[in-house]
Amino acid sequence: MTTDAKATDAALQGLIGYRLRRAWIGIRADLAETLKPFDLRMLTYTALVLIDGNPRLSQAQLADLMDVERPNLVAIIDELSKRGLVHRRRDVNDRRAYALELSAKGQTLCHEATDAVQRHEDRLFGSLTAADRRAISAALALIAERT
Amino acid sequence: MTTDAKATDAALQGLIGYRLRRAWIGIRADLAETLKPFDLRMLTYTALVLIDGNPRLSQAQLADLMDVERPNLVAIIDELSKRGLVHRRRDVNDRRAYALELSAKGQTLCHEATDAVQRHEDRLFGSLTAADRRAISAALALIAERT
DNA sequence: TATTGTTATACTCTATAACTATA
DNA sequence: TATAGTTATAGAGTATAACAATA
Repeated sequence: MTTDAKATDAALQGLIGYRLRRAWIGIRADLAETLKPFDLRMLTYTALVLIDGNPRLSQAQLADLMDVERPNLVAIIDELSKRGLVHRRRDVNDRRAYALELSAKGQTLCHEATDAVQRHEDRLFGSLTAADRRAISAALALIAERT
Repeated sequence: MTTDAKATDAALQGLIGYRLRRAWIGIRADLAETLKPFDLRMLTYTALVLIDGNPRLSQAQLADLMDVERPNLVAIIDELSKRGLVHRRRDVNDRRAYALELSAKGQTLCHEATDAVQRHEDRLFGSLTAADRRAISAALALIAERT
């Protein structure tokens, strides 16, 4: 940082968007690094976790959960499917939809990656109390809710 | 939301990155809407505010403040410069660098946009106490700091 | 040598319209 | 007619290497 303290600008200090962007950029780069050994991006990782926790999810449901447009989810599932991590089964009751499921390989990778991500967040936020971490999580959920 | 409560997944609940991404997507879309009448994007707006508060900033310093790579700032300043909102003056002491300054028109637009953004955040977060808002802002700054 | 601004480039993420097949 | 998945496409945002001018 070559810039002096004067540069911390009052108008931006209160601006949630500015704060949020900087936090997001940091976390994103950090998470990408953590997930690289598993050949996962944040979006492919998130999809894995959500399918693991909610088997037989449709792509539309998953896109909704992930805040991703449905067309953009296709490439994500394509990638996971080609790697044999996710299976696209047809839904029995609605033959338009898929019922997404993890393969055994997908479950293993998901859990290994989750361990790494958890260790990583512990390293970053380990010094905070559990209450602080819950407060941060709640604050972010609140923002997501209101927008 | 067509998905049931079961889909809220334990592994993701604690995951700051997931929370942060959803909050960021919401705020970003919201801010874009607020700034559209001024023909500003979040990045061009942020540049305006920071130059307004810190005249004679160089592009390298501004890029640092904004968490943007220097090559990516060029187009941002180009756009503001073409619209006559920002002047690229040569720095007297270092002829490699610019000393960025807002024009009168740039200052006016910056202040009008800031009013709109402030009103918008008040609308979103007005029901929170000032202490809550400071806590959110501090939490985000903490995340940005640690990454 | 190092830094400022720049060009070129590539990759990711995001967003919209329109198609198909089922419902 | 409506929905699920898909294709195509366009636009932002982000990241890296390399160059000219200046320090």
